[in-house]
Amino acid sequence: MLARKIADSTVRRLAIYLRFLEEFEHQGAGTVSSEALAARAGTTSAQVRKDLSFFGSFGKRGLGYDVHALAVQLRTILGLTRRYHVILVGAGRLAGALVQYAEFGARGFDIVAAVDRDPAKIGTRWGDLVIGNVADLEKIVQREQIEIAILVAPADAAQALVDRLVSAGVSAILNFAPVQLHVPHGMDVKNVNLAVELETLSYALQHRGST
Amino acid sequence: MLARKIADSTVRRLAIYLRFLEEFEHQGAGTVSSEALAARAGTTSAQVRKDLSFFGSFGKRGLGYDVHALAVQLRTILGLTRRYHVILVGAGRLAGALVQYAEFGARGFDIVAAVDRDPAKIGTRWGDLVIGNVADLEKIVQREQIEIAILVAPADAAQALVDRLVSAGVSAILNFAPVQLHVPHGMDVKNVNLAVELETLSYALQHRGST
DNA sequence: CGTCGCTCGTGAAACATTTCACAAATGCTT
DNA sequence: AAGCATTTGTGAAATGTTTCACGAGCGACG
Repeated sequence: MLARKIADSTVRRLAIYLRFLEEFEHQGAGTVSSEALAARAGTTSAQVRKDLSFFGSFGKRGLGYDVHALAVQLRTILGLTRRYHVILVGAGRLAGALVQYAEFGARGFDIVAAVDRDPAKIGTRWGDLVIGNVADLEKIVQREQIEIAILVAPADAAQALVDRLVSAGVSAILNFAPVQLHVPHGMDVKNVNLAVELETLSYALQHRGST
Repeated sequence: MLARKIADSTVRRLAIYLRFLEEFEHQGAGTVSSEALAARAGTTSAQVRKDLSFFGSFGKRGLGYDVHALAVQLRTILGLTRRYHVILVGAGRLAGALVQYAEFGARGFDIVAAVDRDPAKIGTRWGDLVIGNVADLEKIVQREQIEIAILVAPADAAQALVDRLVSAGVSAILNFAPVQLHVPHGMDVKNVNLAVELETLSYALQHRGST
């Protein structure tokens, strides 16, 4: 499906466009121009059109895009027409925050399991979710048919957990641990490091003065 | 200070190199090659050398880089030789997780204040931190000499809060709200959207099969 | 039914980033 | 002190991404 390699930056923007399309849809707008979408998303109209053009031509010249139809297209492109089972590996504070994160559910990502190695946490509940024992990781992944793991475990445990997740059949990992994970070819890993984000800000603060 | 515009991707990698340098330093390594750093950081040796070369030449040919000296250089480049006062705007679960996030403190980012609009939260404590009233935002920013704000508030409140943060004198914002913020020229905003990260994973899952 | 104003879709140009490849410098060994 | 094995620093080439600019299609309106 679709031979060309699409840039990560493009995929990211598509996800952002979808957000604003849903907002427009909610407000009852029937159509939207690339210009209007760009203004909302903080980019340019040419960029919007180019991004979309990789996947087809969804607009009407002179008119713009049908808000609802484009939203449907973007959901299809992004793989959001079905739901995904997600596991939280690690049950610390950040995991607790992510469980509550309504946007995940709204987008089709269901957190159906969480595990930890701390006996004090195992068995406790977060809403409907009972925290499982990390020793049962493989069993849980298979029972719950989990495709995506969110790794919120300490750095030193991360790689071993990833190896187990991979062999248990998980296909994609969102990694919050500050380490470079090694996975077999074909697996998808996305790293998020909040401290690095702050550091790019402090870099920017420092390199001012020639404003 | 330094005329050229450095790519965001470069700055990010520098922050990552610094992590691994500190790890090497901890292990007692005296020097490290671009090759070794690259292996750890998941990039190439040429990339490491190029990234560093924008800022000077820190290595010794035939030998590599002095681990400690390079770490010092990177901290200087990234603006991590001093501490920053940070405010959490919004005191939900995610904010609660960030307060605990040890890496922020280790990197020089001190969360010295948090505010919310919910009267039930105002006055409660998170460790040493007393949650303030968002009505006092400007007062708190000035009293605590805050430079960086982490915005973890609902999307509909985000822009108004940003306007107030800007006029109160905050210089940089890490934004978790899924909206495009408008700020005066010269302000730095970095957006983090965890749902978008998951969506790039579902995109990748969908676009497989020709492996 | 022809013209007008608008906006898409898209090659081509401009710009940015990464990779390559190699001369130059360094320490070690003999 | 010369030769050798390394590894840096960096222009140049290759690759990737964004912006430009304009032909083509669409609906509205007289």
